[in-house]
Amino acid sequence: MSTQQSKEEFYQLHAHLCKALAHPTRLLIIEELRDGPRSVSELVDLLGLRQSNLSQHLGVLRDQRLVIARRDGQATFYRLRDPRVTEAFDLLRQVLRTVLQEGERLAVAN
Amino acid sequence: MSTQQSKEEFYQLHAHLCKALAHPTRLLIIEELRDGPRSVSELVDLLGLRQSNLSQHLGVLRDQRLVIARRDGQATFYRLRDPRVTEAFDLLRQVLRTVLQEGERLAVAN
DNA sequence: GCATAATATGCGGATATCCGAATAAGTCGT
DNA sequence: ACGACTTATTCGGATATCCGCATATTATGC
Repeated sequence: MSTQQSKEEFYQLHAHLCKALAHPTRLLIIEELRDGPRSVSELVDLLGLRQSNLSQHLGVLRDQRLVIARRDGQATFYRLRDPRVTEAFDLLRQVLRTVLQEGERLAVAN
Repeated sequence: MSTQQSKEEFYQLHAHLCKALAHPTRLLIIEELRDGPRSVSELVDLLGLRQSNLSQHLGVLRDQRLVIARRDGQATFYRLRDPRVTEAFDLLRQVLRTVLQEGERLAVAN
């Protein structure tokens, strides 16, 4: 590991990354950002969320460096940091489709 | 969507999939299963976990169809269901390495 | 400077996750 | 059928997440 980092710490960070992706709203945010940057208010309109709630979710993505915030005037624009995140996103979506096509219903219970 | 499924439901399922990946122990399990199936007791030894705890984590992965359990005698062997899961796993790991290399320390706080 | 707009943060209650301990359930050998 | 072995499940307490509401912060125009 380039920077001094134990195996446990690394898996912990990896899990945090996954956790940041583990919410429907945050996945929808990532989906919206695929085609380019969006301001917070645009995302509020597109997703129909409370401003504070959206801002909290953006904070989670920001903390994990999944998105980058750039301030332009009084608006803040968010964009995806790394295209590999959406690649991983798509791979999991394919897996999910496969599972669903095989007729297995996944437990949505939580 | 092939099976009747709303956008919200689909993103919910996708989030559940990510949530199943969002724990260091479960990531370690997936890592161990890369090279082939392992029995529960092998995993207990390899990972140094309590049997009940490991079994719970395996249950989470099983519920999301990320792993498949096959019973052989009195042992149960687990294997990865879909290689695309490890592909996604690796992509995120690369993203994480990139972020760390740029000297940004991620919030481990949780 | 002040009012307004855009975004972020703190608080509190509801819900979910995690772990260890104890127990249940399935399998094998005899 | 019984005892030993392997794996799964249940329970309860500690901790974390999520959301709405209220409030703080930062930028702009006048």
